[in-house]
Amino acid sequence: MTMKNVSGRPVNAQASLDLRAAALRLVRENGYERVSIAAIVKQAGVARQTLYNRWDTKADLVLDAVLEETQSYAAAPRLDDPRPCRELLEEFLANVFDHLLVNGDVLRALIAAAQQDAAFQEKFAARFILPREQMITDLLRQAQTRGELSSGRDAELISGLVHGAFWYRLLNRRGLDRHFAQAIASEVFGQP
Amino acid sequence: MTMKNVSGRPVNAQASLDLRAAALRLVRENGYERVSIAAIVKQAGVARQTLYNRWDTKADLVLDAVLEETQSYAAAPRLDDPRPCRELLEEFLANVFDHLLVNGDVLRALIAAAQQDAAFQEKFAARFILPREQMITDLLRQAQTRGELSSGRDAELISGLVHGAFWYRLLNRRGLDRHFAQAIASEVFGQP
DNA sequence: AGCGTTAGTGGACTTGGGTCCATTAAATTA
DNA sequence: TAATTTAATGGACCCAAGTCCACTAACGCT
Repeated sequence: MTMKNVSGRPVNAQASLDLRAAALRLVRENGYERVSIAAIVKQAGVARQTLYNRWDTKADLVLDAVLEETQSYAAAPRLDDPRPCRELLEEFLANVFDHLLVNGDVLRALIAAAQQDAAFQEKFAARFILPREQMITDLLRQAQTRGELSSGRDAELISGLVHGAFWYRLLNRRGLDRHFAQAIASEVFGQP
Repeated sequence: MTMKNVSGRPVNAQASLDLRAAALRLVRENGYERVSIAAIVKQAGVARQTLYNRWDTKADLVLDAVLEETQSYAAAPRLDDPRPCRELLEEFLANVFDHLLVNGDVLRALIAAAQQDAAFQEKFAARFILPREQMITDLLRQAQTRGELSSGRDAELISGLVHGAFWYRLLNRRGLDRHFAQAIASEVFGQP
């Protein structure tokens, strides 16, 4: 796919790092909408075009910055954990909600951006949404093989319902707490 | 609240109608993002400022236009319908999904706008989201009084889950069909 | 050293949402 | 009729995302 150039001025890798760092810092401090491209490139100390040589839009840059930072503690639930899957789901959701305390506003902005830009929506789905959906789908399948969830249920569909549940709360700026994680788990696995 | 002015040039009511109609038509034809304020006021034959005298933002205008058109067939489920609530929910959702075939793209754009503008988010919640949530909450409460749904369940919470389910599909541009309506109803009321 | 190639820079430019303002239009009241 | 009040108009203006372009910088190759 992307082959190394055999000649020409080399890409300044530091510029990418600086841009990601500047974007993340400014967006966290001021909110996505209130941070301009001009401010980001100024903070990173590079020219505007350098940013657009690497990312197509502000949303692409910020998604990239968030993913780079996030993947260090990706926190997929461990399927070999002996505890009941109901408990694993609840814990996983609680982790996600903790994450959203920090990243919720950025995520809301990216979801909004995805609605306004079909190209970004595809990248966002491929790099962010689908992998996270897969985590819960896998957990639910594990629950089925363990007999903790009826095999008749559609794991992919339920995974979508679970994500929808907290997306809806996130987008409507309602709280996401442990109690809600518990409520979702109860809807999936039945009252305990 | 808004009292009629005792003097001064009267507001041109036709301009509001024309603006709503122009906005709705252009947005349906070209998509929210591709329609500029300039195009709307030109189509309506009024000055830019006239629009901003009546609505704060493009999103406010479009929400208003959609609501005005929609409320003629608001389609809240009839609670005195003798059929099982499970069936009523399924039918209600199927109606909503039909609606989204026409209004889905506009709605996605408004949800995005709400993420970028706190003032609009509040209006959107008050005028659009909360009333629709209430419809399903009422239906679920009715199911509880009829004994078709356990009284132990939290109707408001479940209403949020149901909405989240199809919001998530809508925002991620996946299909909303009768099969999905059925699946949601089954999650709420249990396998039939 | 010179050439081709690619990256980075700064600045002009386009487009769109939203504001500001001076001027004109249409009503009420004196 | 004149004074007052509010609405409507057109156009200038601000800000931000993204594009374009001419120019310069850094590399490999010969």
